[in-house]
Amino acid sequence: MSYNFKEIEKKWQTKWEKEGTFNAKNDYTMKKWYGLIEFPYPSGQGLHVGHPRSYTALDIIARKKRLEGYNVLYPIGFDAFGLPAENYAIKNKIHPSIITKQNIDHFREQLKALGFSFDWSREINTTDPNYYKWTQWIFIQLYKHGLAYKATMPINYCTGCKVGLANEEVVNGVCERCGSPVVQKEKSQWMLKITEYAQRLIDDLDDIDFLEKIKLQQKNWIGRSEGAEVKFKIANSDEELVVYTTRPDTLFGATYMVVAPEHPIIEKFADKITNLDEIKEYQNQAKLKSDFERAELSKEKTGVELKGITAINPLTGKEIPIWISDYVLITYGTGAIMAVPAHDDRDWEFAKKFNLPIIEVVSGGDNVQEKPHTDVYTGTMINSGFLNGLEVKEAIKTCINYLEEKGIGKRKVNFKLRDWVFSRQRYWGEPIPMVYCEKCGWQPLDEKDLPLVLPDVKDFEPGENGESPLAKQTDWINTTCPHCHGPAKRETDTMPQWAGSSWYFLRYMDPHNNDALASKEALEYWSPVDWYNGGMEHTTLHLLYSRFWHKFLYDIGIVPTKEPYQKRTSHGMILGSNGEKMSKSRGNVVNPDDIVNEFGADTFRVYEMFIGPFDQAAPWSMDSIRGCYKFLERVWNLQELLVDGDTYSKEFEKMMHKAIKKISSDIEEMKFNTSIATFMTMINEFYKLKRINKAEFKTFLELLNPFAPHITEELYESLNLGHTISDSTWPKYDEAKTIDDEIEIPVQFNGKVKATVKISLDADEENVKEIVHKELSELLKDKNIVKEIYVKNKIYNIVVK
RNA sequence: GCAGAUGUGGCGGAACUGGCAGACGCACAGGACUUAAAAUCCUGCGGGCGAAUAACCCGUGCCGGUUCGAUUCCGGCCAUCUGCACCA
Repeated sequence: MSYNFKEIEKKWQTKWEKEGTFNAKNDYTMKKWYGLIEFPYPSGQGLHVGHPRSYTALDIIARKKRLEGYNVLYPIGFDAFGLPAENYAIKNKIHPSIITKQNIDHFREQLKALGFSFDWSREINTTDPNYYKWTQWIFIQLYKHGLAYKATMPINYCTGCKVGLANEEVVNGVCERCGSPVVQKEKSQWMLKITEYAQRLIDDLDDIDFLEKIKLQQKNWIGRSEGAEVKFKIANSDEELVVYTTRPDTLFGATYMVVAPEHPIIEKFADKITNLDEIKEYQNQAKLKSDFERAELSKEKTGVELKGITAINPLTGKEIPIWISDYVLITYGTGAIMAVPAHDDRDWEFAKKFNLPIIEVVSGGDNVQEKPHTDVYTGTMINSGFLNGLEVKEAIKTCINYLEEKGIGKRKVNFKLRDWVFSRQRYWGEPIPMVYCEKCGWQPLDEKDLPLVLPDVKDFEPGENGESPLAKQTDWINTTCPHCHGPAKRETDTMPQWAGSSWYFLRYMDPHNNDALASKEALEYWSPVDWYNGGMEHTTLHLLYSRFWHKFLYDIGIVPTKEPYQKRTSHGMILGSNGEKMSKSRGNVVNPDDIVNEFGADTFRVYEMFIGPFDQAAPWSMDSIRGCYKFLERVWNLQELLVDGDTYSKEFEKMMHKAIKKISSDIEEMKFNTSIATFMTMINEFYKLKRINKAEFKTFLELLNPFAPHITEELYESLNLGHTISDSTWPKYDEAKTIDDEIEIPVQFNGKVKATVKISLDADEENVKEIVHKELSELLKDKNIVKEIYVKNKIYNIVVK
């Protein structure tokens, strides 16, 4: 009988679906385990081979946890709002809800064909009004607690999507989604105050088990820095220019100032500035550039001096010029800097170009007129008045104290993190449940009126000037004020795609609840997510956003834990066979359906786990897939070698116990590739002796089941090894039986292996020495032994001359 | 420019806390079976010098260091990939 994967996989998938084999139980007395993968955006291209890498990995862990007796929640859903569906709708005049439904149906079918043990009864969809009702509800709570506000500010504006973008969504100067250039534009936007949580988002990383590189990346993104705000007086006026600096100790070296082109000081002193036309021209040019483009122009600094006004260095008392330049950003710090060209690359370059004075204040570098001396975390202060002779660290303290005493500066902690721009001028997103009343201002909808359903429109084109398509829906816009019941207008912007994914893991806990986003009991029981796996690309966006929302929900008493995810790991990308990212344009895309058809889901799963270290990128290889298929065929054919035996045979006993131990720990450490290597080694052994007994086969199948669930269940059933694996238990091993009592250790001369000797485990040194000298007597005959080193059970090294 | 990651055979990769470098798989070569091929099974497979399953030498991006011993630790480079907001 040959390995008919098509029939087998269909048979078991049908059975699992019918019986709800993997549905989480609502028994809140059991020990629980909640595994989470990032729910997919159902794109028109269908499932990517990258998706199943993460899903298979957590599926393996989930299946193992079930066998270990946990009540496992391993849910799935769809993050279905977003621009591709809307852009498709505009192009093809099809409602995004229709295309979204088609895509979801396709995805669901593809996912089911891979045999994941998802709890399909809890499937969610962010575009379902019963779901986004609660997304809107959370927004209203944020608003009520002062964390949502309207602000007019320079934002990134995508010339293609005609929407404002958060900085986080701008990649390489172009729109992350559509690739169009991004320019700066003034726009009134809903903002979320994630910055209020900046410190907690850093601090609480200490209590959770995220990969170090993820923590590091989040910390760097949030970017806490300690420094001071320092006031510079504008000469001949009462006005001050405030700067933020992390190095107040270098204040004596501040020979000029630079403000961002958008800085209000320009307006304020418009009548005093003598070259206003030149300044205006520079401002207009800066407006055309995004932050990124301004950053890109690092080669050549540009800027214009504000003629007619000067600032006074508060420590030297000297008048210094003020410049505008686009290398200073209005969105960070105070939008103004003091320039210390001797010790900063950018300031130095700028000073050189415009012939501004360079004064060294930290000793130890080369001639600062030749190149900047930037490595100044240590050193001694010079040319710095009362700071002279102090070490840098001491100087910072002394200087800040002085500034505070004199009232010209104060200690200040700054974050790089910025508030979250939450508005999108798009159709396919959650309507923002806010109403504007001439009398009462912005008012949230009454919670009992949620969900505010997205109106069914026919025209999805963005409105003029980047307005939302909803701005054209006059019937829908005109409403009454929830507060005074007078006439009012709805907000026409919608929420960003990140909204629905910021809390979806909570909905899985109780997905059909109509009275709350989830019941208290469900939240108490399932929180937090025990293990969340996803891509590194979500580290600073989705992962940070959802931690922020969760902390807020914790603060208002909705969720029981401070952090949403106890553990976070990440998977590497699957690349095309040429080692490049898979993309249509590169022509290296692999369709998972083709692989399932040709080799089956089990082979697909095993291959994706065998492809390489889980957290690193790996290129696709058709040849290697065939190797995995061959492996499963050999598993299938193992039944021809089956003999009776209810306990492990003497020859295989040690191997069985070692394998259980190895595979159990490999799974927990996500070292799936070496697990599979272990299976392959085992099977080679069975074939070598042309024999496997029932007990060995049973354990082998139970261990392999999480990786290749269909073939293992089929063999288990047809060979009568038990009922089904899914209701059996995870194999146990006996530590004592994993230990060899006789081991082989290498013997080295000067660190080079010359021979190996057999010794009994834990033999004492004298004993080993005796064996070594006896066995190697020929080699040692004419050697002058200087020293002998024995590392217990590891190695015997002889230093000879 | 900054930050992070990576670098081991022809290829994907393995190597627990410093202890036999190359597990496992792919590709390749030889053999068995076959009229033949495919499939399957067996054997070999880092490089150099060998007839050799002998001995020796080289070898984990490069240079140096620590150590009896370094893919692993330290210092300095180089290359590639990824991210980025010139963050003061």
